[in-house]
Amino acid sequence: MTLAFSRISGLSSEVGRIVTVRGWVTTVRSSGKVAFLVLRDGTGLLQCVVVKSAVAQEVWDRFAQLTLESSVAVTGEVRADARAPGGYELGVTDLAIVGASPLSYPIQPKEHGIDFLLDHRHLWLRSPRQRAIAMVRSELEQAIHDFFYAREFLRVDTPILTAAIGERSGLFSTEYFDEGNAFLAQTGQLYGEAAAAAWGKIYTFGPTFRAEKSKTRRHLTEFWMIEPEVAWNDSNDNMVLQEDLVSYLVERALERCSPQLGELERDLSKLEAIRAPFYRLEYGDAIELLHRKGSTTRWGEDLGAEDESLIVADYDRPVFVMNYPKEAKAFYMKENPNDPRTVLCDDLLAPEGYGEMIGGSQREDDYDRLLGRIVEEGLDPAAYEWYLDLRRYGTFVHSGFGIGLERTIAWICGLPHLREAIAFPRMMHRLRP
RNA sequence: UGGGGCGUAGCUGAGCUGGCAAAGCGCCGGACUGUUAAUCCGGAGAUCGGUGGUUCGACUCCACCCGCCCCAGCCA
Repeated sequence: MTLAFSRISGLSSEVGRIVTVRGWVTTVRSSGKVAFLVLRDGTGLLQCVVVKSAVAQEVWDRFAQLTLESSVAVTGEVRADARAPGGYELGVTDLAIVGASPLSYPIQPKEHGIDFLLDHRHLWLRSPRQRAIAMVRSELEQAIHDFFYAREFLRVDTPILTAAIGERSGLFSTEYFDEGNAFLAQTGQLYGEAAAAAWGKIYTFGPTFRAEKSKTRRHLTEFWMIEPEVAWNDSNDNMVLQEDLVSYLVERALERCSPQLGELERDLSKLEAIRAPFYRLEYGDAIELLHRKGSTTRWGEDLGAEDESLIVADYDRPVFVMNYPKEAKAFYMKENPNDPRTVLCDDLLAPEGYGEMIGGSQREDDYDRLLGRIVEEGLDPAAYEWYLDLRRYGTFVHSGFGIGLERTIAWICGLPHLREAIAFPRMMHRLRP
């Protein structure tokens, strides 16, 4: 194309110039001899004004044919006008229809049911709200990379197709040549530990899969997880890294995504309160706190969603609950030397009832203890031979955690459900679009 | 997988002590030279999720099936 096209977000610096903008028709309003069309190009919305007496008859006729979500190229003069949303508008001189859209476009600027919207997710993405969420997501992903890059972490990509290792809950399986079944990864952690022994400070960033039949607002079957693993970090170092990361992400969102958070009507004062250090609560103390608040959860049990809300209710920042009983946690967590009934781990609970955002732990670095735990859990030691090698050949203190990207996004954006935090959510009853 | 709820026009949604299926948005036709989810007038559009049953008569009551939502467990 030889013609230059302008993007809506940059028009404030093109006042007085004749430009052409390409995009999609979002709304059309006519009042006889003056008509308005709102154009969306992905960078913003632009009101275009068509005055019948100021344009050629064919342009006016073309405007009359416009339907919602038709793609168009609109030419006109950029001008500042207080009546225009955003303060700038286009005085149309020419209009070309690129791709007409039939009248059946299903999404209207009004309330829709969630099932309908998810069935039309590919079109729902065009809404201002979904764009705002996507922009926050993209910013947070970039922020995560920046955070680790600045600390000289190596990014490591771990396999998605794996043999049966990792955690216990549901696995998606697929045929894998003569090797039997492969499973979609539920975590990259064990590979991350191998990488940490090789390269020191690493993190993974990728999709993970859980075939859990859970239908809650806090679960997806496919979600993105970031898993740092750090050689020589103990459990306390691990928590410091977590609170540094989380407070950095919030700070970054406040700094660079305030228009998007505004679109989402997020209460910013809640986010402005997020500063490291976060509160730390021993599991046993958490249980006592819960008993004072009427919970019947007993020592040894994992905390339920209601328990998490009760704990978080008293605080304006995320809360670490640390050192859970062994039986409530995974086999690879290191026994707590101060209380062998427990392991050195932490869950980071997000404020406002958003639940568990991070799960982390110091890893068991003693060969015999780790093997013992594998056997206790009824796992096949042969499958963990390579993992045990990491303790056999120069074992090392190390810790890491997994942070759920969608949960973090949902919390920072104030979304009621994880399904909006990713472009095409995968849930138990949702495989398409 | 357990508990609760819902399914009525393209969308949202009232009707459900059984008696001719509201309304708004969208769409179509008309009016309007500054609209902001424009407004005003007129119009079309519904085998009431499916199958069977009770009844003179079922959107309404019953049974089964299908789909979805919320909560819980599992976890990030």
